[in-house]
Amino acid sequence: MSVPRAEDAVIQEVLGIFSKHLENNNFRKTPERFAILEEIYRRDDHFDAEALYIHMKNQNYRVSRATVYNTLELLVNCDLVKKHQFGKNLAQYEKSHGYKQHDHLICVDCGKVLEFCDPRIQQIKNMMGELLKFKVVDHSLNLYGNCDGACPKTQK
Amino acid sequence: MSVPRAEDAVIQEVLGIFSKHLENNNFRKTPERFAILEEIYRRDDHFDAEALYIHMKNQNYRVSRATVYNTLELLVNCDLVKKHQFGKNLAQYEKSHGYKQHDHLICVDCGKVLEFCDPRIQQIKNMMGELLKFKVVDHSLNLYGNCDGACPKTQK
DNA sequence: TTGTGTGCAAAAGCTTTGCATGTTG
DNA sequence: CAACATGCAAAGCTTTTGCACACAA
Repeated sequence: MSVPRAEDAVIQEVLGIFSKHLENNNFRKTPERFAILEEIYRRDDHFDAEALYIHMKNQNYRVSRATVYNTLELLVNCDLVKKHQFGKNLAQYEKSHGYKQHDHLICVDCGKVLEFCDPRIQQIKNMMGELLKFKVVDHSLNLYGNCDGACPKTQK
Repeated sequence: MSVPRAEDAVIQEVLGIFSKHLENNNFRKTPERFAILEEIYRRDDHFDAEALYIHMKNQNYRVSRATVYNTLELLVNCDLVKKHQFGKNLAQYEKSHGYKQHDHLICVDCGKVLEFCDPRIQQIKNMMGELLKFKVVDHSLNLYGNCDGACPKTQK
């Protein structure tokens, strides 16, 4: 844990951004909040609130679910984390700083999530916003299917 | 309630489809199941399970939530109803027979839902499925924003 | 010091499940 | 008549909330 890591620079950066965000909004800089952010940026891929909570508990870091949820919301508000709703419950989160816009392909059999980019989405947003007189600020495009040969649960 | 309605033909059709679906799968044809389907096809737009339940109760039709949920699942399975997850909870449903594929624009302020069609979605599905070796069977594209001047809650 | 954040547990909200009863085939 | 569907209420699961205590400013 004491060896410098490649992602340390990114972590320093997002910690700084979060710190400023808290300052600007007169929120307090608590160790829990920074610990949660750091934990998120040391993880890869998508995760849910419970997994994050468990993971911090396993490292003997004392947090409550309430704080995890609270902090996740703060992080979503300052664009350091993105929240997704792939299934009906169990929201998924992912770190988002420095990531370009992308959408998701979800395997309905094994739950695997792939990412992809397509500029046509932006075109559709612009066109439909204009056409329907909507101010489109966000979107979510999920493709559902299965990952074919690679899917461990497809051999049913 | 005894006057023939314009939508009666559609209702007869979907009742027939549902009936066949139940037969084919050896599910029983209960009055509750048909009553729920009929109620759905007499309604317009999107609705949630609870609203449907309440609506049937108000007409003094005796159903339970369990049956409503159970039947909704059956209807989703035979493509007579489509299920959407716009927010984090409260799944929304809509009748889908004879409807062409469409996606949704959701006002985050007042909850209004508009529909739109764009052929580029299909292109994206095809391309990404091939590219990422995914068998894409479904998708959901939601655009979030607000309905501008028309939105009653935007004047905040 | 003072008010905001935290931990804990209980509550909330939507959906599912277990069990006894009723009904379809 | 035998299996399946229903109604009811209780349980499940994720997320939120209330309250007392702790701590950042």
